Amino acid sequence: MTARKRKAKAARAEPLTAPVEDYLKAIYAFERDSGAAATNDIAQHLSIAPASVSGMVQRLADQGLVSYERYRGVRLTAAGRRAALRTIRRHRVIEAYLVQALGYGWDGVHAEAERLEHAASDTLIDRMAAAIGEPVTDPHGAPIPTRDGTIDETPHQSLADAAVGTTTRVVRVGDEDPGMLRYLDALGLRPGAEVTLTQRAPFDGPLTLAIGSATCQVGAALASRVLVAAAGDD
Amino acid sequence: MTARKRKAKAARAEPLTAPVEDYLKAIYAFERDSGAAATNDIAQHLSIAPASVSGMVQRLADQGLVSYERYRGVRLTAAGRRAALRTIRRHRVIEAYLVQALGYGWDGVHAEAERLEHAASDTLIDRMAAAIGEPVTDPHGAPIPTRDGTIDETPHQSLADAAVGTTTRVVRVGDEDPGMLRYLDALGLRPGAEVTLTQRAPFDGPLTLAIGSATCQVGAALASRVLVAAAGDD
DNA sequence: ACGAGAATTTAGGCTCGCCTAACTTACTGC
DNA sequence: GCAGTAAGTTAGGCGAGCCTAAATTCTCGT
Repeated sequence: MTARKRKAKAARAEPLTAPVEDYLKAIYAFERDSGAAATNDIAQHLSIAPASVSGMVQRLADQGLVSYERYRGVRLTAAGRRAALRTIRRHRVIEAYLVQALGYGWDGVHAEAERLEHAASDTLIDRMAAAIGEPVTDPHGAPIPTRDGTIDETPHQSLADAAVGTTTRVVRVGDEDPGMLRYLDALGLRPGAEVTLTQRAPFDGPLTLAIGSATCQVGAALASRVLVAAAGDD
Repeated sequence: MTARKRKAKAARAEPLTAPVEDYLKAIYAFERDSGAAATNDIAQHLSIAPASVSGMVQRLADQGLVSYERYRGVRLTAAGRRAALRTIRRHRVIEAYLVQALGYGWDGVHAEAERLEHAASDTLIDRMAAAIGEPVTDPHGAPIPTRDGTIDETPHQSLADAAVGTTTRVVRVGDEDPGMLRYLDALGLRPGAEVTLTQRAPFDGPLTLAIGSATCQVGAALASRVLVAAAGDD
């Protein structure tokens, strides 16, 4: 490696590239639920070779977006977190707008938002949000960061971990897999729905659910992608 | 230069990159009004060094998007024209949507559309178009190509070339310069407006116009960016 | 406490798009 | 018909992001 000193922490207002925004989003998520993002996790999430992640992470550190100790994982700096939340806000506002204003199904919006989030201006995002009444969550129940970077990251229990016999309210579901979303929709497992876990088969077996008057069985993997709160909760 | 034969005319369905789409749009426009696009024109239009254009044009030719003879200018192939029109459609539908559905002013939409056109899916464009009633022109009067690549390229006379004493109807204005658009708007020079050219100062001097009950003077440069048709015309 | 295996980084390469500098071709006026 | 200039191309380079293969470093179980 040749010298790579330059001015660490340049951090001009140059707009971030799409790959950079994608890395920051991924790092944000892993850091939120694991304390720090592992190279391998980032690589897998972005479908990139781990070696490439090392290189990019160096560049992110040079830009002051990330703090990084070799072999020790990656963490966002304040600037990096700000950028990540801005991208996440874009993504989720776009998803909400596409569903509420343009008649998209909730299974199709992720891919579209994944591209638009890198191209939309702050003005556009704000106008979209205003047009649909300043939504607080996206169509999958994920919280939308505010303009100034505040986000409600209250952790939620997964349906897979609920106690048998309890009734819970769906808060949020995974947003990436369109097929899964269509299936969840068919079952009625949408944010806001009340679900009673009536039975859990042993060895990570299927769960039996009551949703309204219907009953169904879902695998543990699917249930883990459904986040819930106590039925009465806010 | 190393060998560069590969398979000319690869032309997979791989999505085109943003720079490629920008080149195709530019080439389309220059070819339309000059018969072929000159390297220098493309370079200036895209704010790129002429040498870089040579390189890119080679790549476009390799991809079968452009036909190219050294020193002789560039022309779109059928595939290239199709791609260019698709991008132009995206751009103009987005502009129209931003104005009609999200309250943008006509001076702000170009920059936004310039980025979004590379990220929006065909589905999104079609939904946007449907949401605002399948517009036929963008906010500046430019014709929107149809889904299948048809476009009305009827050439129009510029206001700068109109005969003194005639009344014409504004058909279309340049879309790139926000400041100019705000000024045109203040003058009432919007598509659909009727303008009478009452006087033309010699030596490319200012034109005197009557727009409704108002009168104003504009420079020849500005007038050349305003396209008009005979007042009664379709 | 040490070695196996997993995680990570380094080394070396590639493509795309861009740049500057230097050269070549085409065109124009005389 | 030939020189000067404008237009265009080639040569050589660079950074961003990606890759594979080959080191490293860390971690964990025994």
